[in-house]
Amino acid sequence: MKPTRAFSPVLEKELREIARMNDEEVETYMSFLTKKSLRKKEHLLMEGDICNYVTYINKGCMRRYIIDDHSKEVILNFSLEDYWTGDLESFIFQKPTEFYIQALEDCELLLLSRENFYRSCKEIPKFKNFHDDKVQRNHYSALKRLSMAKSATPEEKYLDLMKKQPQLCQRVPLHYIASYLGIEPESLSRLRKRIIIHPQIS
Amino acid sequence: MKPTRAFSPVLEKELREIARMNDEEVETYMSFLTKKSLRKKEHLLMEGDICNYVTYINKGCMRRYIIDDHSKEVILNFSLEDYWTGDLESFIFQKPTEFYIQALEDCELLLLSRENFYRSCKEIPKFKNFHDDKVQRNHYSALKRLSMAKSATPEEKYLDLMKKQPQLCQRVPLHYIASYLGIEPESLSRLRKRIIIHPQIS
DNA sequence: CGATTTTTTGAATCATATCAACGTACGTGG
DNA sequence: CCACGTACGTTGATATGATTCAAAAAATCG
Repeated sequence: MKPTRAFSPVLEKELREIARMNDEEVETYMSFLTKKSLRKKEHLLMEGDICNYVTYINKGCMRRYIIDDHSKEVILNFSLEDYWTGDLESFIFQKPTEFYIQALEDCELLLLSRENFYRSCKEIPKFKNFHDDKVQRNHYSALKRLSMAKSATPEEKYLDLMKKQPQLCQRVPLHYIASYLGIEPESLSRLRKRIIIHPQIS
Repeated sequence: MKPTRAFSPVLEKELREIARMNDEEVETYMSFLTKKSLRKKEHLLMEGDICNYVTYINKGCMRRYIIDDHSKEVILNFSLEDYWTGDLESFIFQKPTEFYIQALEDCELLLLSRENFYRSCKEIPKFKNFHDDKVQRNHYSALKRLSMAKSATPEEKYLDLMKKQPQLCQRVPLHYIASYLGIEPESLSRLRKRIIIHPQIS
């Protein structure tokens, strides 16, 4: 029984236009992916696991978090459809991860196994560059969030998030947003009230 | 007039043992590096610049910071001798950087130009993997600092820094440490007094 | 030595955390 | 379809801790 080929218009467009793969390369690459579904609240990855897949989110929404020294969950980022997730550090060095990655909605994922990842690198040279670029951009985005975490007020962080991912607050419970912003849910609630009552001019 | 070959025992050891280069490859690589000195307070990079070098710190100490929306400097990290610095995002995509990188002491640097970087990738295949690993580790470390920034108290952040880079507070003015921790110098001063008076048992 | 930078201290203020309680929405099983 | 339980969001009162501003003390540099 032949498995149905993975399918994602957005990803395939990216492979063509960003990675500059030709039709054959796109076909090869897509054939390397396997589908996986995750129910809301299920985990893709938990602390101690070894991450065996690079994961493309075809549909749904996930959160990456750690459990800190006070046993408190701290959300590092959300990933929506048409983004990648996983722990590359764990994936590459095959060491246990410190992250939890959990579905916040029912998710449809496309998985690239380690074996197929290395096959892609070998058989589709453009893939490695495409992938390296993503790593680079992820790192850059982490540094941006780091500077934001250090210097911005909770209100600024919230407004920034609203600007960059307005969909998020419609889809994700607010206490997760609070955790992402590094504040308590009660503070986020009050902050939002402040903003609604005294809306920004700009 | 032949320029003197760059020399760093630590880097050469790493190239041999971590990157697994042979003598010839190490020689080639080292010959790609050029020396540069920086006086205390001088900048290696400023906002708007394009980063044209991957930089190895042979001697000295640098800080990377941004200037935030309130015109306040926010330190993202320190780099001591035998580490790398620069802005890879800017280096690779040749786009203006948002970072400032400044010498906190007189520094001796080894520079790898873009041209020589790509020559290294081509002529010494092991180099690319070596470099990619560094990017990966940097990203991981940024995520760790991000979770720390979000969840730890100033005291925990300070103690963590003390544990991981005890040299730092001997070498770097404390108001820079405060900026790195995301607090005001006055708060750091009081925090340190608290810790000295009530030292940890562990 | 004088000038500048860095660190400390004090007092008042402000913002967020905390704790407790309540209201609301949601979804599951009866 | 309703009822109940759970998860989520809000509100209030209070406590805690960092910021702010001002100033002095200490260290560093030329």
